[in-house]
Amino acid sequence: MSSHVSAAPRGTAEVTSAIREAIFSGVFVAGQRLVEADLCEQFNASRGAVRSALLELAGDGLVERIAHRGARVRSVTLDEAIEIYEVRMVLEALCAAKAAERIDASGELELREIGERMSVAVDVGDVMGYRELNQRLHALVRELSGQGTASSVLERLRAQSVRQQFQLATMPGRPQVSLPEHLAIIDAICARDPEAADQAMRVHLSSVMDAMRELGRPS
Amino acid sequence: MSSHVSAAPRGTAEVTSAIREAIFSGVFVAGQRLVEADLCEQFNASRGAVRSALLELAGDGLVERIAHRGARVRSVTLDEAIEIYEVRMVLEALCAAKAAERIDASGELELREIGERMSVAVDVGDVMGYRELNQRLHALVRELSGQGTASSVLERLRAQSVRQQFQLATMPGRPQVSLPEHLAIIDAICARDPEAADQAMRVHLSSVMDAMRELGRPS
DNA sequence: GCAACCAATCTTGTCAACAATTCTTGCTAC
DNA sequence: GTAGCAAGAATTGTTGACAAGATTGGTTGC
Repeated sequence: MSSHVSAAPRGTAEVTSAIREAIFSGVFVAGQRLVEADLCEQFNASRGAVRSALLELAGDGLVERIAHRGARVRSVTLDEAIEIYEVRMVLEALCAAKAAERIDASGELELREIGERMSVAVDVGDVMGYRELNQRLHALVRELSGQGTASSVLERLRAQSVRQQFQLATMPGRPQVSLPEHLAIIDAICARDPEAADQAMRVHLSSVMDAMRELGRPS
Repeated sequence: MSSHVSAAPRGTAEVTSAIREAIFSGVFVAGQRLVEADLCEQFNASRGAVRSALLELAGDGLVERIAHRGARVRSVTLDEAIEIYEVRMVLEALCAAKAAERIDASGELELREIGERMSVAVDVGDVMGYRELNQRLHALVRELSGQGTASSVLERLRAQSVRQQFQLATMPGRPQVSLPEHLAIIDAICARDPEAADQAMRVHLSSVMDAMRELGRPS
């Protein structure tokens, strides 16, 4: 019974990120109960810190809290994941269009570089590297859009569906499908064409949603 | 110095809604500092309750919290308000399209009734009644869409820009402009035409954004 | 006269004990 | 054998005191 994951963190901030990381990395599975006292022992923190952390994570939609009944890791069903992706689709499309309007030379350079590295990653078969680049691409588009509100909402939604994303990335043959979609997004933004960027992003996320449905309902 | 707004609330939940209400109703103006001790006295609650409330409200984006420097009512600039409305536009358009796909006879009845009552309110010049119906219409569209994720995000965004909304509603001649837009949304959804519903909602919120720019920069 | 420094004060962050609530388990009555 | 009930255990919600950090005003040295 020596499951002391860590012995260092003490403050609220440390505990928050520790629990968040534990959820992302799969140490805490979906639906698992998060008892405050247990978390205190695991992370070597006081209850106040754990409590604040859970409150914040509940605000981020990562854990569910019911009054007098405790907190648990929020489990997103396939239907909810699709809902999340529908929202992400329209928001990321908005960001792509805005990015196409505002992009400058240095941003274009960054986009192109990610595109080339993605192509290489697919050629080599570097799944994890591609996954990393995928996240960086979407983050860069958000940043280039200058749309802070959309960015923060998207950041939260991404955290909620991080589990599905992971499953998807490891799906064999998936990178080969999504690479041209990603390149189309990059091309449209660099061409300063908001309409095309909007459309390319929608096509990409539609494709992701289709793959997710496939994965959730294996024939 | 007898500014005891209330003497009843004691628990976290009560304090949270009390502060939220105070922000909505303008008792706490934008940028105002929210000192925990003061709130304790005003709402007759303990610091723990106030603290949790501020944490939750920070998650909702209503107050800003800086470490060791306290919380203040988040003030949204005109630019931020426009950002928020850009996000609302694409999300409400998504909801309108979904609603058009899923609507049934009873939903159609509800929509039509709101439309008729809106027309009456404009005829009579009942500004506050129109404002109320406006909120009910948007809420109903969200509900009919069955898109829980988009709905919750929109709910949060609405709370953040409630101040701007109020200013807008009292703008003379505004209802005359927005009424036909609202009716167009209702028509499109009842006609089961997702594309038209999406478009009608975008037109409406674009018009709202234009009016907001006008209001923020009075010639 | 000005800048840097230091102390007093205010405010938030943390903690451990206490109270309220819910869940579990074992018993009893029908 | 099952439904209802009650006592105990487990868990969360709340409270007040204490510690840490930040701001402000004055003071000192140049």
